[in-house]
Amino acid sequence: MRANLSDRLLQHYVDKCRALPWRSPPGSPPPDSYRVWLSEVMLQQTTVAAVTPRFERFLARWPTVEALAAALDEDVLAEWAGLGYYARARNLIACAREVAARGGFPTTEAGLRALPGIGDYTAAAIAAIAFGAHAVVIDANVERVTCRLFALAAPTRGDLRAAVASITPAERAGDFAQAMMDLGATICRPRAPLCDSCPLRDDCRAFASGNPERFPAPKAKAAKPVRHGVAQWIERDGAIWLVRRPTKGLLGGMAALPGPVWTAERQANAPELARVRHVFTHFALELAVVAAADPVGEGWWQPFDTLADAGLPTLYRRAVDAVLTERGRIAA
DNA sequence: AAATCGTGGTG
DNA sequence: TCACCAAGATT
Repeated sequence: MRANLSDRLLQHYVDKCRALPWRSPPGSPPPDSYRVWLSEVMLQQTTVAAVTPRFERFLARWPTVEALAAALDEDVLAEWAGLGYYARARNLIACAREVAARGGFPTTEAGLRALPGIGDYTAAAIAAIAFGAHAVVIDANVERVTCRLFALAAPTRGDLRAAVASITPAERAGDFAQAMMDLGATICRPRAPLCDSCPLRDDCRAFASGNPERFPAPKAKAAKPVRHGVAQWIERDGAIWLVRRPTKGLLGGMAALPGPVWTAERQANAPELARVRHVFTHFALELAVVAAADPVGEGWWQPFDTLADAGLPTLYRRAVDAVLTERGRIAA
């Protein structure tokens, strides 16, 4: 029965075969390793819908790993703006330069795992998808589907890996992994799974239990404190003063509005031009935008008509939008 | 090894 | 509206 599981899953996947730009149809020759790597890094903690258009833009601008390795850091970061988790972009640059210097991607899981920005999941995924390796690929989708198949509430990493390995076929591990992830994204969803449409329903112990959503057990939720920040609006001759954030930490290396470090308490400040609330992974930020006269420190004048090219992360893009919207309202 | 690191979509 | 969470990696 288990021998049929991967076959049925793959057949279901082939029948649907969502047209993703970075993959070729199941069973066809492995796609280009650069495209697989780029898409997998972009997809870390990021939805297919969000990645798809950004992947196309990125690939058109830097078609090869050598081209990406030769790019300016600031250009890559600007192209990444809005995608979040900017350490990925910094690691992407470092990885591209290592790969270009060594003349290509490593073809083994261990070799890939040693590159910056490539962890357990991404190494296994690239090895399986791009190089046909028999790798055990585990992302959040694979974990959820597997936990439900075997009715595992909170397995250890070793037990989970053993369970995934037990259903990974000897051939086409890459197609199998993509089929599992697609199933997890579209049918075996975290909430309200569509068990009636599932090709694995008859194998699923969670379905048999009558309450598949119990598997895996939900993880503990951390409280999300509010922090407060001030951003300075410094405008001159149709341009605005931008700075670059420190390379480490939140929004590291990204373009930004200048301003002091964010604090737990709200700071007394000048009249606000606008205010935005932005939710990060582990805290929410109340950012007040205030007018200031003269630029301080390192930075540059960014003309308003090229602001879209500045590569502002979403927080600051929204802050700028809020000021311009408020200004338009007053003018009207 | 628990904390850190973005953003947008959805049930 | 809002809690949840996504093709995780790093330190």
